Amino acid sequence: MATKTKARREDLRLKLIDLAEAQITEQGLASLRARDLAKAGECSVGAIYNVFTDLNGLVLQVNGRTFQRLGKQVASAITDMETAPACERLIALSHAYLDFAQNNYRLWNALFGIKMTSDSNIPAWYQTTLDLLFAHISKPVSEIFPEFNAADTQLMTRGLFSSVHGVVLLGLQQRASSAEISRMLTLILSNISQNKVF
Amino acid sequence: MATKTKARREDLRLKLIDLAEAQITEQGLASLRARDLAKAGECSVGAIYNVFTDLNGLVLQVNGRTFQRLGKQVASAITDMETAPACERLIALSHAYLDFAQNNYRLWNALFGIKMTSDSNIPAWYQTTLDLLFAHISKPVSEIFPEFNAADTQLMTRGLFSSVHGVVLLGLQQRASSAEISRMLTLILSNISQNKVF
DNA sequence: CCCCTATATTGAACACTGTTCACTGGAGGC
DNA sequence: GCCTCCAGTGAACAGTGTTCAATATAGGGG
Repeated sequence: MATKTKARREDLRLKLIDLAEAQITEQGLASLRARDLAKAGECSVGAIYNVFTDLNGLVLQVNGRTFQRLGKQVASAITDMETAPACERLIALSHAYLDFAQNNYRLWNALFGIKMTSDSNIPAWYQTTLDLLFAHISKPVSEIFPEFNAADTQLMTRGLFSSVHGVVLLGLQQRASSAEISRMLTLILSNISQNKVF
Repeated sequence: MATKTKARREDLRLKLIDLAEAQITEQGLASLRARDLAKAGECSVGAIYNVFTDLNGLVLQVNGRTFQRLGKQVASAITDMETAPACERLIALSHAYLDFAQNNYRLWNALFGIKMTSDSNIPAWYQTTLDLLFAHISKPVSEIFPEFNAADTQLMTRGLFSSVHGVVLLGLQQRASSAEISRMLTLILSNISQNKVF
């Protein structure tokens, strides 16, 4: 029956995602090669294209995993912090983001290294996970700025996320030390909250 | 004589930089092709490699031009603003950065799209221009935070630059409107300066 | 249990990259 | 005008991702 074929395909699918994830982790996105993948997965090059539309599709699956791990890890940084000041929660979130990016540098970089041609196919999980992240930021933001209207709250939330992303991105790219990047995040976020932490 | 050869090479060099710049402006960095360049420049593919070490070297020259224009344009945003509050100068700088990125989107993107293999060859002008940008930011920062020591001033400067970069990068990538990105920058910078502008 | 057909898998071939280097043509000294 | 020598050439090379005619296999019907 067709189940056997389907099961084999699903096995291959998972195996290829695992292999691609390992390869990106060890050598970076740019090192991913269809022929190497086929050899490591003990299948033909063509088989990859039976299971994914193209290599980008495979990377998208890896990114899905990465992004979900990122979401969970950042979220877990503020569990048991409900009572902490909003400013401290923001800082904890940003440091969790930094930690993840540092400990998963190549996978994290692959999130943004994908070719975004034919923009329509940005997967749903991307926006979903991002929205979840934004929700975590949005809460402290509305506590710090209760006078903001909805639009400004959303813009400040997106802006702060982008800020933290920028600091981490450029910081890691220029090989700044963990302490320096950490300090930059703290300086910015604590001053935005008008609640200086020196 | 050798002067003639040298002059011809120099002409070709400039012509190729112009052509590459035009191509990136119109179709983006990913569309740059050695053969197309040779055809447009009325030379052989090999001639390109007589004048540049490789295509990356050519792109580096284009990026040099772009980065210098960026530096000038951002700097000019705060000439005649010496008397303005530091916060407003920061916002003006960030908006100038946004304007440049918007009006030169593909060239600006090419600044970060270059392959950074063999990291040693990051050109001197890169750090020089960046230092100049940092100097412009550093001045308002030390006015707003006179109590900061030198290390923190530098970290806040780099942090704010990275923040603005992040907001512009993600903003333009997600096709946010100019007004939204502008507002995000204003919200963040005016609150950091504890000098709200609503 | 054994065909037989529809479907899945294969990997050589294709289209396209950047880069090289043995050749060639012409510039410039004698 | 001849003869070096060297700059310019572009066909060839080494790698990519992707395809698709050929092959192998699955699994239902006799």
